[in-house]
Amino acid sequence: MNKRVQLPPLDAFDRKILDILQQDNTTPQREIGDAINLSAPAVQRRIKRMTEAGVIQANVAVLDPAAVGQSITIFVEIEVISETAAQIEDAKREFAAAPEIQQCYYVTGEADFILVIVVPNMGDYEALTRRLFFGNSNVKRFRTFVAMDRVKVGLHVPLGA
Amino acid sequence: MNKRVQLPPLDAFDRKILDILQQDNTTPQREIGDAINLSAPAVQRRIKRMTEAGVIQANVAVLDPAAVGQSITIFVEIEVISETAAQIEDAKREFAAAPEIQQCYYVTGEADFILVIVVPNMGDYEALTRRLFFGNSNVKRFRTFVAMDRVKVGLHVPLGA
DNA sequence: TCTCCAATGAAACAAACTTGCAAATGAGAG
DNA sequence: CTCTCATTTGCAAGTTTGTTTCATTGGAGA
Repeated sequence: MNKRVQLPPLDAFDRKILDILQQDNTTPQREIGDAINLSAPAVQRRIKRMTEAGVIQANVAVLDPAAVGQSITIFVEIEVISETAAQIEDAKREFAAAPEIQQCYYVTGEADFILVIVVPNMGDYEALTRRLFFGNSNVKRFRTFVAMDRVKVGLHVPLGA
Repeated sequence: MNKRVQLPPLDAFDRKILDILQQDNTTPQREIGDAINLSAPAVQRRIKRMTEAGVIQANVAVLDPAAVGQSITIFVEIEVISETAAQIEDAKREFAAAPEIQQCYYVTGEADFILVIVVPNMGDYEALTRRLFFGNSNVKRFRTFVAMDRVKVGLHVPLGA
């Protein structure tokens, strides 16, 4: 399914294009071209190549959660009891399937999973904990952090390297 | 600066449009229209309205961090010493300004800030901790979690409500 | 120096977005 | 129950943007 085509070393042009698209992917190709001294078709071909190579994974609209009634962002640290490969895979699958879980990472350290959860209100979060954590016999402990301020939110990847 | 226009209650059409754009904002308006039984211009006007209202905050390309040399994702929980308004604002500003810090939240609970950091390697992270945490006299303690697997990553907001 | 390959730009072409306008829809007043 | 007004819609025309074609350029390697 994944048409990972090749590994084309990104040059300075590619990085500048990515930098622009990471901020606004509705920027016209001609405008990008003007900014980096390249023609629109050249920009278009590079974007296509990077998309096929998987460097660009998606093109998405970013919404204001509060504007669609999802006012609360919560972090959860989870510690599991058994860390067998099968159990971990099960947990990953379950967390990934829950729409309220916006992000899920399997981590080292004092916790095993870190989740970012988006819900309309605390009642919904409480219901979610019952379903996902108390209802999962492999969850040993979890700690909740409620976001008071989303200081910086995004998926922007630095391109300095 | 922020042209928050009005608060138009989103109807079922709007929500379906947002749902599609959250997954792929390159979807042609005519295709969206076909999917929800609306004409392309109607879709276009709704998107414009929601963008002006701030419901749609941005349109961005999502990159594969590993493909651009940023292989490591790290979570950091930070506890500060003094939580005066001024100190907190300073911290927010400093964290928001760092390009390696992809996400920053001010939270309740056993920590004060949670950061998501993206760096090329552990050496860079170590340098970052020296600069941002050890170099900041208001940081009391910080805990590091290194992501072994980015199980689910995105900014998708559930639209069930 | 020569050859070959990959990438480029200009121009033609196709697709998508945007606007103008008349018709339809729905809410509220009379 | 009907009328009116404000809003939203669809169609069609116009504009912008994206895509393809093709001849040319610029190098890397022989």
